Amino acid sequence: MAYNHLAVEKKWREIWLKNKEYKTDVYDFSKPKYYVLDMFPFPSGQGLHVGHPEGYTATDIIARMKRMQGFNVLHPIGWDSFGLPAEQYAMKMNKHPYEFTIKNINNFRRQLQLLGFSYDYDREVTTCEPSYYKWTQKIFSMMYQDNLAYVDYKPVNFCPELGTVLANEEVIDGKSERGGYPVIRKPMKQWNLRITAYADRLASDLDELDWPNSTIEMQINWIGKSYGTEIVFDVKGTTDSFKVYTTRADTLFGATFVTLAPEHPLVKKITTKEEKDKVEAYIKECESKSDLERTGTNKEKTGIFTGAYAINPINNKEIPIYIGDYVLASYGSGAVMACPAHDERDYVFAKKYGIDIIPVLEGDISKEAFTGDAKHINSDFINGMMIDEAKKTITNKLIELGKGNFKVNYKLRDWLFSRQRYWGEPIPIIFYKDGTVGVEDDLPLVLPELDEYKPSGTGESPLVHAISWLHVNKNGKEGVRETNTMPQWAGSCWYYIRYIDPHNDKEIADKKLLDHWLPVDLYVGGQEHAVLHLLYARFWHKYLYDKGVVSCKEPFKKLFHQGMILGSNGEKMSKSRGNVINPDDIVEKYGADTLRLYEMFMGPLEDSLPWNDGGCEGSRKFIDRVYRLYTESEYVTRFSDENLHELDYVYNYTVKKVTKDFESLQFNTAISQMMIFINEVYKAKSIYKPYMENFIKMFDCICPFVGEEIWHILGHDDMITYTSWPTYDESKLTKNTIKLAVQVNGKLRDTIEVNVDEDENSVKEKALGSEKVTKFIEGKEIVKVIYVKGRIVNIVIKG
RNA sequence: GGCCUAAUGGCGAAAUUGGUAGACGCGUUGGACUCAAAAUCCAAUGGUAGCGAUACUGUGUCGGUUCGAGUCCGACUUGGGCCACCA
Repeated sequence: MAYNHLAVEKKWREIWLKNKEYKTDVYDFSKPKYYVLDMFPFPSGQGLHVGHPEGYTATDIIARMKRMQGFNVLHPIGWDSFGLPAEQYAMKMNKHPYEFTIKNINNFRRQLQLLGFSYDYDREVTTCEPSYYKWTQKIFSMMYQDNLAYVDYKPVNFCPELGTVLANEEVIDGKSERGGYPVIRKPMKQWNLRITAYADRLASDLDELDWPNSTIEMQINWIGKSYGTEIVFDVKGTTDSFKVYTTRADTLFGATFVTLAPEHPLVKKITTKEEKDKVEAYIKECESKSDLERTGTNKEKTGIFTGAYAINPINNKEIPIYIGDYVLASYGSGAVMACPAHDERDYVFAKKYGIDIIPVLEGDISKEAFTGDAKHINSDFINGMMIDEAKKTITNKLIELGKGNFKVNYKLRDWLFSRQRYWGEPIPIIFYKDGTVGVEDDLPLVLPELDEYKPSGTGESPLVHAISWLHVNKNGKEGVRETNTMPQWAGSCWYYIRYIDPHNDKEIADKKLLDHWLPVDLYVGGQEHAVLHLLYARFWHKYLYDKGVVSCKEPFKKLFHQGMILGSNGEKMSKSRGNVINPDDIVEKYGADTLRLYEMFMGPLEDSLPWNDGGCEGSRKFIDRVYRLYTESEYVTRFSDENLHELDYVYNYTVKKVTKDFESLQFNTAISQMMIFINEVYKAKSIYKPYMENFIKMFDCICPFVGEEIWHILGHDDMITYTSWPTYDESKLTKNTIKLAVQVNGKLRDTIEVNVDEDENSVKEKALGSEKVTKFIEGKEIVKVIYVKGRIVNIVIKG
C-alpha cells in the first residue's frame, strides 16, 4: 500500500486545527515548563522559502519531544510586521502596508500549518496591531520617564535613498544594511535610547548564556569595552584644557602631538589666527565627506595643525595640537594623544607631517611603529617596566597630579531610535507650545491613515501630513505630536514576553505567568541578528528587569543559529539565479513530512547546505519504508507482544542516541540512527511491538503527519503528541564480547574478539597470537604492547 | 588589517572527543523480479596494484608531539561570517 501523503496530511492537519491540539494552558503550573521559540518571521509577499522550515522544524521537534517528556510546552509564533522592509515591500507593490501585511500573514499561517508546526495559533502576536504596539509604546514611555529615551541633535546616519536615519547597527561599510544604499552623516534632531547605560551589564551577563561563541564574541566586540586612562592636557598660554582617552598611558613620555576630532568644541577657540583659514577649510572638507569616505579601508590619514600647543602633564613638554578626521568625536573624549613610536596610525601621521618620533619602549621603530610589549626607556620613573605595570604606575602618578584617572570606555553608542517613515509605531510624545514635552498617556496612539506613505526625502516623516492627528489639545494645552516612528526592531524587543499573555489588555503580561515562563529555554534563528535584534532585546529585557516587570536578567537562555539552505549549485537561493525551491511544491509532491525530514537530515543544523533533489527523494523513500513496515502484512505479522530480544541492542541504542541528539539539535545523526534501526527491523524475524510503538513516537517529532497516522493504525485513539517519551535500558547496551582492533606500530593488522572484561594478559596473548599479526612481528623485537580497554591493542616493534 | 569559523569519497556528511576513517543517505555499477518499465529487493562502491587473499596509500599544505593524529601543537593555503581608523 503506497503512502498517500496528500490525504493523510490533510486529514490530520484539519483534526489538529479543529481540536486546537497544540494549545498551551499557560496557567497549568503542575508540569515543568519548556519555552521553545523561533525568531518570528517578517511576512513578506513571497511567502515562506525553504529556509524558514529549517529552524522551525528544529524547534518543532524539540517542542514535540518535550511534550512527550512531560513538559508543559510553550511554542508560539507571530509576525514581525512593522518596519522598513514591510513598508518598502508594500510600496513596491503599490499596496497599503496594513492590507498587504494581513494578506501575507494569512498566507504565512497557511504555509506553517501546511508544514505541521505545533504552534499555539491562539497566541499569535502581530507587531503592527494596536493591541500589541500599545505596549511597545508603553515601554517606550516608561523609558522616556526614566530618562532612557531622549532627543539629541547631532550628526546621524541618514540614508537619502531610504529617506530615513539609521542606527549604527544598520549601517555596514557606509551603506544601509537594507538595500545597500549610501549613508551620509547629517546633524538631525533624533530620538535615542540610552543603551550605553546598560553596556556593562550587556557585556558581563553574556557569561551566563548558552549561546554560540561567535555570537557572544560579536556582541563583546560591538560593545567594545576597554580599560584605559583619561589624561588632562592644558592648552599653552590659556586657561583651557581638554581630556584625551588612551589605553596606552604608558607611552605618555613619547607623546609628541595630540589630535582633536574636527568637531571638538575647543577647535575654534584655540586655533591661531595664522592657521584659521586652513583649519576652517579642513573642517568644511570633513563635513562634506560621506561616511564611507571617512571610514573607508586603508584611507590615508589627514590632519592639520591648529597653531596651538598642549602641555604634557607628565613632563611639561609643549606638543603641537592637530585636528584630524581619523579621530572620532563620538568615542572617548574626541581627542587623542599620539605616541608615533608605538601606534601605527600615529606613526603614519607623524611621518607624513614631519613630527618627532620618540621611542619609549625597547623595540625597532625604523620601519613601523613597535606595538609589542617591552621594557620602557626614555620614561623617567617607569623605565624598565613592562606595559601593564607602566600603565598603572603612570596613571597613579597622574591621579596624584590631578591630571588623569582610570577610565572605562565602550564602542557601543546609544541606539538611534526614530525613523522618518510611516510604517512603524508612532512615538507617543507631544511637544507643547509652551516648550514642555509630554507623554501621550492614552495608548495605543494609533497610526493615522494617510494618502501618501512615502517619506519626503528631506528628513521629515510622512506623519507631518496627518494634520488632525498631528495637532493636539490636552487639557487646554496645545501641542504637536512627534512625527517620527519607531524602528523595525522595536516590536521584536519584547514579543517573546507578550506570547506568554497575548490578550492581556491591562498590563504587558500577568507577572505570575512571566515569573513562571521566562526565560525562553531555547531560541532558534539566523545569525544575522547577532548584534541587532539580540542586543536590543537584551537591553529592553534588562530595563524591564529593573522595572520589576520580569524577574530574570536574560531573556534567552540557550540560543542556536540554523544555517542557510543554498541552491543546488551551492549559491544563495535567489530569483535572479533561478535556483529557488518553493516549499509549497515540495509539500505537494512529497509531503510536508518529507520536507521536514530532508531538511533535518541534510547535515548539521548550523551549517549552510545545498539543496539536493535526490536527497529529498531519499527522505521520502525512508518515510515509505517506515510506513510499509507498519502496514504491510509481510511485516506486521512479525509484530509480537513477546520480546524475543532480537532487536534489544539496536532499539535501546537508538532511543539513547535519538534522545541525546535531539537534545543537542543534532538531528542528522539522530535520523541516521533511526534509519539503522529500521534497516535492522526489516531483517528481523520477530519484531517486538512495543519497540515499534516507541519508535514511531520519536519519528513523529520529525514527521508528525505520518507519525500520527501510524499511531492510529497501531490501534490507538489518543493523539501521539501527549504520549510519553521512550526510555532505554542501559543494561541492554552492554555486550559480552567486543571486536578489538590490533595494530602493529599504529597500523591496523587484525581485529580480534574478546570478552568485555577479559584479563589484560589474555587479550595481549590473543593479539600476539593472531596469524595476521604474526606475519608482521616475526623476527622483530617487541618493545611494548599497549592495551586500551575496549579500544585497541598496539604492538610496538623495532627493526 | 583584526577576530571567529571551516576544509574528510563523485555528492551531503559521520567518527564514542587521541584509538578499526568514510556510519547514514544520495549517486553510480552489476544482479533478481518484469514481456518491458517503474517501484522493490540483493551485491559492490576512497585511490593504486592484483583473478584473489592481500599490500601500499589516503581526512587542504608543510612540520612537530605521541605507541597511535581527521582529532592536539606551530606555520601556511583556500573558503565563509563578523568587525573594520574605537586611540
